[in-house]
Amino acid sequence: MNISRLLSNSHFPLVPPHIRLPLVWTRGLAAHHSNDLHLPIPTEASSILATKLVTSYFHRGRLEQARKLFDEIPNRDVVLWTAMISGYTSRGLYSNAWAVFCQMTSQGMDPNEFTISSVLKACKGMESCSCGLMVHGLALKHGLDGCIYVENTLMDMYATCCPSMDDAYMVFRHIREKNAVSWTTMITGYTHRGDVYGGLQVFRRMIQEGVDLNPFSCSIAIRACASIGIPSFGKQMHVMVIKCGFDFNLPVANSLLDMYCRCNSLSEAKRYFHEIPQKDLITWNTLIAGYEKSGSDWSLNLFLHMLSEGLSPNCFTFTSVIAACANLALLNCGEQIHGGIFQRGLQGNLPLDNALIDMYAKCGCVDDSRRIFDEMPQRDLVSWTSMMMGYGTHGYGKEAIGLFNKMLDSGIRPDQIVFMGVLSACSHAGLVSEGLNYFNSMATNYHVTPNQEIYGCVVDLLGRAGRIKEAYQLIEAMPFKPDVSVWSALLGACKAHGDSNLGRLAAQKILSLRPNGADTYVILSNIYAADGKWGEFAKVRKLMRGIGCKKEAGVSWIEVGNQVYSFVVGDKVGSHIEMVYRGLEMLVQHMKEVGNDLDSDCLLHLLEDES
DNA sequence: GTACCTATAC
Repeated sequence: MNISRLLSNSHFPLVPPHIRLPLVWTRGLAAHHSNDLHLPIPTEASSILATKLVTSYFHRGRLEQARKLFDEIPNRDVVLWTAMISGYTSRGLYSNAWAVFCQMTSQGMDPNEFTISSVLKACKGMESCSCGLMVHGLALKHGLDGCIYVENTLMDMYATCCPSMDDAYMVFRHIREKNAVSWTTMITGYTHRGDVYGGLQVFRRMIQEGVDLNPFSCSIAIRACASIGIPSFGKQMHVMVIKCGFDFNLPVANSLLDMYCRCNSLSEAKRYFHEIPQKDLITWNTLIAGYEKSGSDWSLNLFLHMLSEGLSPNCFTFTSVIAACANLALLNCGEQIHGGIFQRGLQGNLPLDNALIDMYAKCGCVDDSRRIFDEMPQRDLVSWTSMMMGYGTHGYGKEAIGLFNKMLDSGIRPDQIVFMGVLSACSHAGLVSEGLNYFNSMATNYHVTPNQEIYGCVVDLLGRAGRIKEAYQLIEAMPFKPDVSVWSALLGACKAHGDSNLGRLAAQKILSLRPNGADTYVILSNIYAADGKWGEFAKVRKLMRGIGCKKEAGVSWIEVGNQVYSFVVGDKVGSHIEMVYRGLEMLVQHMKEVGNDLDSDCLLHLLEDES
């Protein structure tokens, strides 16, 4: 590179026209670029140029050139050192930034407030509280701790790297003139570590002290309200945001929309969605995800609407709509969307691949799930768990166990959800002793403490195998008060194996925890019916009518061609009903042929309205 | 010539 050409290049506006370069320096820089070393003698002007060059190199990602130039300059001043530290920090190379800082101090160069804030950002990036503490000490020694930049970065470093917010709060308390950054840093410090109420308290104090709000602090606070799930908090935020005039700032609007979805106020979400004048992809994705989580097939309608508006879906969109297909068991639709994912080259996105595994498994195509699983460039705990769950629900217990062992070999540590996957797979495949072995070794071998849901899985494991008394003993020996899921597992087992005594007990426990649970009454009455206790059966049904609880009709649906047909028990309406009954007859015939015992009780309820 | 927080969707 020719330095004079460089300086005359209008695309390189680094050197102001009033700076005249010393000849020797120009020669030196030229030598730098031609690898012919003649070190320049720096002057103040040349130091400014060097700093500008270093900053520009970092900005354009030419890190090696920045380093080479820096290394060749003999008497670097503090600004140049700082440019180097901040350059590395801006590129995420925090250890390099730290190394330059150490080199600088060891050479006796004193830092200024710019250096301290830059290197503190590197400490934050390294998540090193000890390095941060050293820098804090140095800042105090040089009297730089009163600068707002230093105070804000100190706070951020402590908030990110320390186990508690105490140190960050200490710095915050001592800031005389807090600015918007100080407040935002404090709020995100709390919310990023999951202390939502802590963050909201700081936000409230910000309002009380009359600090000007900005869209950033508002969207963070709205997110906090969404994660609490209390609609009244969110409503207050909405009112406040309107007062500030931020209600149609897109990130603020999107976080409000998300808040309504997470607070289960879907109608509010829908209304607000239509009010937002200019929507972006995130706006659409947020509402699609909201509908999907609530189990509504409107997520798919909205997806089509979005496409018709000419928007291009991304990984977030596809993850939601694939999840919708999974939960509605719409294989045909899921496959078409998978085609769209392929077309756009989005396969390989981790959450999306995980959703695809789940979708194919829930649509009955566990082999396709496995294919996706095998082709994934990377896998996380969710990938392994989804695949195991897929195997489990299809009765492939051995495959699930094989996968669990493979997961351990790959160095991933299991959590409670993985154990739920393995245990439920064992349960569905009748692998009782294997399941019990896993349960008994969870805490000792894998340091995972069983929770209520795990106990529920083991009760289910024993119960399905007909070992109902042992299941009950396990419930009695549980280290915590059994919840509805545990008793429900026992009740299910009692229904399957006709144990009306324990069934009554389980039902009573469930009703004491969740009164008016119509499904519990129905199962209990069915247990009595199967046991021939018709008097008890009648009593339960009468009790149900007396308290006015009515079981919601269970809806089934089937996808034929491009159409989804839904039907309820005893359905006689609709042109497709005849086809449904014909399908049912075919299934019954097939079950007889393969030697499956028909549960006559079950069949009876398929044909008659039980509610 | 060098510095702080910065939000929303899986």
